[in-house]
Amino acid sequence: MADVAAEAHVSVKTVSRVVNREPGVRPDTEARVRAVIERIGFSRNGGGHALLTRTQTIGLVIEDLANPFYSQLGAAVEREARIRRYQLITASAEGSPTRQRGILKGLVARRVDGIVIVPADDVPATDPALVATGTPVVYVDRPVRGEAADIIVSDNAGGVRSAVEHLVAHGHRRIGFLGDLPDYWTARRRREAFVDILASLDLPGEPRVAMGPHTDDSLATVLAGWCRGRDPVTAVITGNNRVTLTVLHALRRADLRLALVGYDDFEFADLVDPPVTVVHQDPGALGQKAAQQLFGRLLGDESPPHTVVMPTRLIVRSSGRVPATAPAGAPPAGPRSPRRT
Amino acid sequence: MADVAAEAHVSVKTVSRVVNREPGVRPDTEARVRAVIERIGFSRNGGGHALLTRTQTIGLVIEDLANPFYSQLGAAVEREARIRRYQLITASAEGSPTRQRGILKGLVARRVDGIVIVPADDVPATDPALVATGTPVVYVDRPVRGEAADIIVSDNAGGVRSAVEHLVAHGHRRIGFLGDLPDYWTARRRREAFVDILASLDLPGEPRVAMGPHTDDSLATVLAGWCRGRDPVTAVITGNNRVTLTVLHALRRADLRLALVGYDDFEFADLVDPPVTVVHQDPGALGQKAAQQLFGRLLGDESPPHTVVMPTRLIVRSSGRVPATAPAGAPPAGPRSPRRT
DNA sequence: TTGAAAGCGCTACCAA
DNA sequence: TTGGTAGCGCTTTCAA
Repeated sequence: MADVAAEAHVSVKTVSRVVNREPGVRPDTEARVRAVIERIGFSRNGGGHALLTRTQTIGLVIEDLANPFYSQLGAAVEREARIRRYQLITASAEGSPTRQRGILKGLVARRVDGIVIVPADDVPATDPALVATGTPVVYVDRPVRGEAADIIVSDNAGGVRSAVEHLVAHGHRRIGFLGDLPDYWTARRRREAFVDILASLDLPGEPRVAMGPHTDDSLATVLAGWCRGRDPVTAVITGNNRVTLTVLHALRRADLRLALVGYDDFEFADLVDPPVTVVHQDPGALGQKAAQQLFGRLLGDESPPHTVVMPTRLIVRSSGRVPATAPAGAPPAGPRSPRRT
Repeated sequence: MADVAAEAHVSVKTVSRVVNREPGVRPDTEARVRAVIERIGFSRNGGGHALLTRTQTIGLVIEDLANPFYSQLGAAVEREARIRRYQLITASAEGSPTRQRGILKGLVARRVDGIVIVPADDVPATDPALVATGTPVVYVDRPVRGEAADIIVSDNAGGVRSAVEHLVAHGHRRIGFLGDLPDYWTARRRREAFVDILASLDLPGEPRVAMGPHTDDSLATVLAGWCRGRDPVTAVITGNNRVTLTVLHALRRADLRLALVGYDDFEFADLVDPPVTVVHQDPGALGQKAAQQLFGRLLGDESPPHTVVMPTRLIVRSSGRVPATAPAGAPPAGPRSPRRT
């Protein structure tokens, strides 16, 4: 900025005014300054600026960027940030609370203006490091214990309920639940909801539940077990997109055909055979809502913290339909239709 | 830092030394300072630090965080960054060169130490705004025109070749190519490779090529057309993961059964019926390589810029196999096995 | 082993 | 309409 000032024969303050579009600069002065800026390719150092004002940066702490659920959530947060000329620092904790704390420390050190976080189990709302700085934080996908906080979660109990009710309506009485690691709050929450709902529906027998970690093999064993003996399981509900993927492999491996409702929608759900009915929670909506809430705080919204529960939606696929690939009566036309290779 | 200094009865400089683990501080002094830091919850303001040194931040500019290809690439870059205690600013250009330029300006203003970017078509290696700052840039997934630069791309021609050869080996003679928008360099590159390879193999007739934008409907029409008349297409190759998804829908809609090789692997490729053979390019490896190259530059690597071409791998699924869901001779056992609902 | 002072690039405040 | 000065939080240099 000093360089620009010297070249344009004005003071630093005037350059600052031009850069920040502050009023009170004569048009010809402004033009001269802008010309110099253009010529020497000046760009304001955000660091110096941030020292006096805001960093115009928010942090996003998620579990794993490579998981479509989180990347969609992240894309939404990023879009909200870009609209407001904010930049987004993304970091994945990959299931480690320690790493999550490290990430938070880093974000605080960067003096981000706000944080959207998928909190690990042991990050309380009153994390001293955060509270001290007064950085606004919005928790998403999972709540935090302790003080009131801005929380955006999806309706886990409702989602599980819609899955169970759908299956029951189709005549299933023995339904199993396959959850992810009980380390995850959402996994526990959905398991709990499952058990409660089964109880309220007066279905016979003990609920069958298996939590992660699952592998294709381990699940195949579990499922085979559930299908043996008297009153075998006829349908399963998964706890999230990762489990759904594993279950589909396991079903194939064990050569089982069970009714399935997956938690989380996925792009190829209608292309799998048979198509997979899912509980859809919109990660984009979750992220957008969280970002909007955060920017609200940054704009001075001082209303009491509140929790938003986003609805889930059951997407029914293939209900009763016979899979298109195995037409009951009509063999594929033609002498030998080419197969995908 | 001044606060800490006052509380600990030392100078600011001494606190700085402790924070940065510089030698030459008496153990008891250090202990005293650390105690105060702990007590008042001090954390160094990265902004002030960055003014004198580096920001310890890199930027990642991609097309769309919600696309699994880019989110996996991003996850890899992020991991490399985290290992080095760097933070990552992510931004999606969403196909707009203008937006990409805006993003770059923002990153330069933030004084990121380096940038990994999936360049839009008209961002030359000699982008003045970038070159002026001397910020190291690594281009990934697509090259840039102009001066030599660090570029990590995957072996697009090789990938397409492996797809074509695979199909030809299975007896296909009429193969179509379905590419994404020709605005994308990768889309053009793969089309070009496709045409070249067909020519080199002496396959009969003009190559059938259709570039995006595609919808389920438009593709269904295109494919139906290709399958009519004398010498119909018997196999298609897609240009990327998005096209693959659309093609699968279109095939279903038009009730066609064509051999298919998809560009880009996807999680459910083996669960679709029939399973989808794909050209796998490892987005994580691409991102990791790019990040490593970038950090090499940050560590002072002054070797001439170079281009790395990452190999692709053909993942054959279901070759010749009859889909498990339509067993030729044996109808499903049991009176009526439960279906997924 | 410790500290004082200057300055990184910018904005806030007040004066001209 | 314009500019000077102080200071944001930190590191660097040099002196004690």
